[in-house]
Amino acid sequence: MNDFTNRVREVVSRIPRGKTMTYKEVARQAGRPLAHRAVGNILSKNYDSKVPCHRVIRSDGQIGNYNRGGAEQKAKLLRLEQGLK
DNA sequence: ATAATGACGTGAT
DNA sequence: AATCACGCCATTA
Repeated sequence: MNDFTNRVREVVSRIPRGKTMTYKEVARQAGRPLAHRAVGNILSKNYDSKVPCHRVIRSDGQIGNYNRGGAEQKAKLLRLEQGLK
Protein backbone atom coordinates (compact mmCIF):
# COMPACT_ATOMS: atom_id res chain seq x y z
CA MET A 1 0.00 0.00 0.00
CA ASN A 2 2.04 2.80 -1.37
CA ASP A 3 2.16 4.99 -4.43
CA PHE A 4 -1.11 4.18 -6.07
CA THR A 5 -3.12 3.69 -2.90
CA ASN A 6 -1.75 6.88 -1.50
CA ARG A 7 -2.50 8.84 -4.66
CA VAL A 8 -5.99 7.45 -4.87
CA ARG A 9 -6.69 8.47 -1.31
CA GLU A 10 -5.30 11.90 -2.02
CA VAL A 11 -7.44 12.39 -5.10
CA VAL A 12 -10.60 11.13 -3.43
CA SER A 13 -10.01 13.26 -0.35
CA ARG A 14 -9.90 16.24 -2.71
CA ILE A 15 -13.37 15.66 -4.10
CA PRO A 16 -15.43 18.65 -2.99
CA ARG A 17 -18.62 18.09 -1.05
CA GLY A 18 -21.67 17.84 -3.22
CA LYS A 19 -19.62 16.51 -6.07
CA THR A 20 -18.86 13.07 -7.37
CA MET A 21 -16.15 11.38 -9.39
CA THR A 22 -16.04 8.14 -11.30
CA TYR A 23 -13.62 5.34 -10.53
CA LYS A 24 -12.15 5.79 -13.95
CA GLU A 25 -11.53 9.47 -13.39
CA VAL A 26 -9.96 8.83 -10.04
CA ALA A 27 -7.71 6.22 -11.57
CA ARG A 28 -6.75 8.67 -14.28
CA GLN A 29 -5.99 11.41 -11.78
CA ALA A 30 -4.01 8.92 -9.74
CA GLY A 31 -1.83 8.24 -12.72
CA ARG A 32 -3.17 4.80 -13.74
CA PRO A 33 -6.01 5.38 -16.21
CA LEU A 34 -6.58 1.66 -16.56
CA ALA A 35 -6.52 0.80 -12.89
CA HIS A 36 -10.12 1.75 -12.18
CA ARG A 37 -10.67 -1.80 -10.93
CA ALA A 38 -7.92 -1.45 -8.38
CA VAL A 39 -9.36 1.88 -7.27
CA GLY A 40 -12.55 0.19 -6.23
CA ASN A 41 -10.60 -2.48 -4.45
CA ILE A 42 -8.57 0.04 -2.54
CA LEU A 43 -11.55 2.15 -1.58
CA SER A 44 -13.37 -0.96 -0.46
CA LYS A 45 -10.65 -1.61 2.09
CA ASN A 46 -10.26 2.05 2.96
CA TYR A 47 -11.93 2.91 6.23
CA ASP A 48 -10.41 6.34 6.64
CA SER A 49 -13.09 8.93 7.33
CA LYS A 50 -10.81 11.55 5.80
CA VAL A 51 -11.45 9.89 2.46
CA PRO A 52 -15.02 10.50 1.25
CA CYS A 53 -15.10 7.31 -0.76
CA HIS A 54 -18.87 7.67 -1.08
CA ARG A 55 -18.22 10.48 -3.55
CA VAL A 56 -16.88 7.98 -6.02
CA ILE A 57 -19.42 6.39 -8.33
CA ARG A 58 -19.45 4.31 -11.49
CA SER A 59 -18.96 5.72 -14.96
CA ASP A 60 -22.36 4.50 -16.10
CA GLY A 61 -23.93 6.75 -13.49
CA GLN A 62 -24.66 3.83 -11.19
CA ILE A 63 -23.98 4.33 -7.50
CA GLY A 64 -21.67 1.40 -7.12
CA ASN A 65 -21.02 -0.23 -3.77
CA TYR A 66 -20.08 0.97 -0.33
CA ASN A 67 -18.44 -0.70 2.63
CA ARG A 68 -20.22 1.35 5.22
CA GLY A 69 -23.89 0.65 4.81
CA GLY A 70 -24.13 -0.51 1.23
CA ALA A 71 -25.25 1.33 -1.88
CA GLU A 72 -28.28 2.52 0.03
CA GLN A 73 -26.30 4.52 2.52
CA LYS A 74 -24.01 5.75 -0.20
CA ALA A 75 -26.86 7.06 -2.32
CA LYS A 76 -28.38 8.58 0.76
CA LEU A 77 -25.21 10.43 1.65
CA LEU A 78 -24.77 11.72 -1.88
CA ARG A 79 -28.38 12.80 -2.03
CA LEU A 80 -27.87 14.61 1.25
CA GLU A 81 -24.61 16.29 0.32
CA GLN A 82 -25.93 17.40 -3.01
CA GLY A 83 -28.73 19.10 -1.18
CA LEU A 84 -31.23 17.12 -3.17
CA LYS A 85 -34.10 15.38 -1.46
C1' DA B 1 6.10 -15.90 -5.14
C1' DT B 2 1.71 -17.30 -7.27
C1' DA B 3 -3.41 -17.36 -7.42
C1' DA B 4 -7.65 -15.37 -6.50
C1' DT B 5 -10.56 -11.30 -5.70
C1' DG B 6 -13.35 -7.15 -6.51
C1' DA B 7 -16.95 -0.69 -4.50
C1' DC B 8 -15.08 -1.31 -12.54
C1' DG B 9 -15.52 -0.55 -17.77
C1' DT B 10 -16.84 -1.73 -22.43
C1' DG B 11 -18.23 -4.26 -26.05
C1' DA B 12 -20.88 -8.04 -27.58
C1' DT B 13 -25.16 -10.89 -27.28
C1' DA C 1 -32.89 -2.67 -21.30
C1' DA C 2 -30.54 -6.84 -19.36
C1' DT C 3 -26.91 -10.19 -19.31
C1' DC C 4 -22.38 -12.32 -20.63
C1' DA C 5 -17.73 -12.38 -21.25
C1' DC C 6 -13.19 -10.38 -21.22
C1' DG C 7 -9.77 -7.06 -19.94
C1' DC C 8 -7.06 -4.46 -16.45
C1' DC C 9 -4.70 -3.58 -11.95
C1' DA C 10 -3.38 -3.20 -7.14
C1' DT C 11 -4.58 -5.65 -2.95
C1' DT C 12 -5.24 -9.70 -0.31
C1' DA C 13 -5.06 -14.54 0.73
